[in-house]
Amino acid sequence: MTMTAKSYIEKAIREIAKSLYAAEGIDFKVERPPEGAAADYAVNAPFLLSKMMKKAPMVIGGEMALALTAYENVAHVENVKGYLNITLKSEYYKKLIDTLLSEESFFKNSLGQGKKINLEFVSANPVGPLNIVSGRAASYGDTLGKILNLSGYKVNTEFYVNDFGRQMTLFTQTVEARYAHLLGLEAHLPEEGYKGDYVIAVAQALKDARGENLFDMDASARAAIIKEFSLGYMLHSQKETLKKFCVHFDLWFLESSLYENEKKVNETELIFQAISAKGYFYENEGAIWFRTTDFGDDKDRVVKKQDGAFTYFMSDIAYMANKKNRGFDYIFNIMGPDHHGYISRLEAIIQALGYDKNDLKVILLQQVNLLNEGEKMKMSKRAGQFVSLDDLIAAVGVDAARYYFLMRNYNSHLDFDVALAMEKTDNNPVFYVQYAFARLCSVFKHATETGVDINSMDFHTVKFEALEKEEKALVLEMIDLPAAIKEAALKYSPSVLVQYTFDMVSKFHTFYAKCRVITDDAQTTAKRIYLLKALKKSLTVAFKIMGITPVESM
RNA sequence: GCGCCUGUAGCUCAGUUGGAUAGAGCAGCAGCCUUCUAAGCUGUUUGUCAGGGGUUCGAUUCCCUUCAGGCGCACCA
Repeated sequence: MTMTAKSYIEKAIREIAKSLYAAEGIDFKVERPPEGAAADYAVNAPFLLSKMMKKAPMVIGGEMALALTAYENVAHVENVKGYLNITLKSEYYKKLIDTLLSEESFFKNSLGQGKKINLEFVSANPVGPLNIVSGRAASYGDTLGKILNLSGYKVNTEFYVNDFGRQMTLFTQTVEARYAHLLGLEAHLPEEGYKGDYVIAVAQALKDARGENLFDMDASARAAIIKEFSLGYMLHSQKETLKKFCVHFDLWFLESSLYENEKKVNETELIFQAISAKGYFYENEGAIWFRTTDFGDDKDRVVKKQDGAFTYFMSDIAYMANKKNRGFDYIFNIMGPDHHGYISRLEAIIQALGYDKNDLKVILLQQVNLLNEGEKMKMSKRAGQFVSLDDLIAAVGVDAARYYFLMRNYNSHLDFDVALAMEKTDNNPVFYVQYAFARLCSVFKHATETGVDINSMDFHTVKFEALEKEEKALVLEMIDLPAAIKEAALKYSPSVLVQYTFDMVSKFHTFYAKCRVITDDAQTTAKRIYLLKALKKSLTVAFKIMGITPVESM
């Protein structure tokens, strides 16, 4: 954990606020000043303190500015209308770039303090290929996990597989009907079955693997075989898609394992008993209800149906208990907006289990509206109408797809025009970012070709005094990357990092247009190679988090 | 009816724990390649921050309200 420029200033401001005004815990910002201000950082603390102290911001600003000048790495402070405009010393910036290049820990922060997070996302039913909505969840969750890991949390990613309920049964029946068709037999697709053609592929694979005699055995044995096969097939297909999409899950958790695990234990039954004993359950009209209203839910919920079967909700209770028993401090759930009504139920669960409500964090990833040339498409898995993630990847590529999803904040509705996405590939913003990487690789290549050995260069003599405007801008962006990662973690927003990377790259393109790297002047060449090495490192880190490929030539 | 999300430039979106002139990309217009990749750079045009009220020295940001779009309110998962 290295100190960054922002955290250095933050610390200084806190110390000054405390010593001058005995103020602690104020929530000021360290940001970039507006265009035109001759400073590297701006702090709004005087405004906040002015309220507490009942003194004008200008006066407080003046006092604080004076105190700041005593700090070792501060080069210049100006009090502008109550803003503290700060510039740090160039040697300090140089030192930060040195650290960026030499220490992996430069990009990390300690926000999480080693707490363990279970991060569940996608969790699509194993009854069809992953669609675009899952694609958004997959890229979001994967990147968020990496951001949280860099922020001092220990994150485990998890995919919950609903292999136990009615949907699975329906799917099994649909496969069976399709299988029958392949054998030339009469069979009706279930009323609410899955209409998509992909089911035929499942049936074909079933026929290839298990032969044509499944109808010779009795119905329940056949259903069991088809279910097992279909589940395996769909899981495999989903895993392949996610692998292609560079999304990794530490654990694929089967709902069915909550009913019968390797030790032949029915966890769900045990949890059911345990919570019954706590008195949160009651019987009504032949069903068992969970008094979730005790925890702020609108109404109570059924956990055991009249027919004696547990509901999916009971599974979720057992699943939550299972996660907590595995030692996770925080349970993160990334869900679609159609699940928002479910949050209060999950909160009821975690509290009934005896944990703090704040151990649960539900992130609602807003919907993806599918458009085709401006017209709205309705997606339905059962009706077989959707755009699969595989199709999307095939059309625009993994990088473009991931970047597109990550650009948007999680709570913004996302319009996805399929036709536009396909044809707009050329000016997808991801290329702007990747192009920068390719460009700087090309400079290194050119250096080598002209006899400049970038690996044995001595950068100790590099000085940051009198940096060109474009060089300085690039430096400022690079040293703040750790702060961007931290902010992204605080806000659960990978889009912060995407925006940041874009800005950093933009500074590079400007620099590139203005400053020639390989020059006759050895000092200048060394300095610029040094900057590009730092940029290469920064981009490599950022790309890795976002799951974007650093291409060396385009 | 109740609840959740959203409404910012022609389009797609940032910004929202109240603070300096509201920002990007795309689209449009005008320039820049005998020199490390022009998938780039530079300049330029565009806003009743959905409407109305309130709190404040100060509101796109907070409160109330109206309108518009989406979603949810199962002994389905």
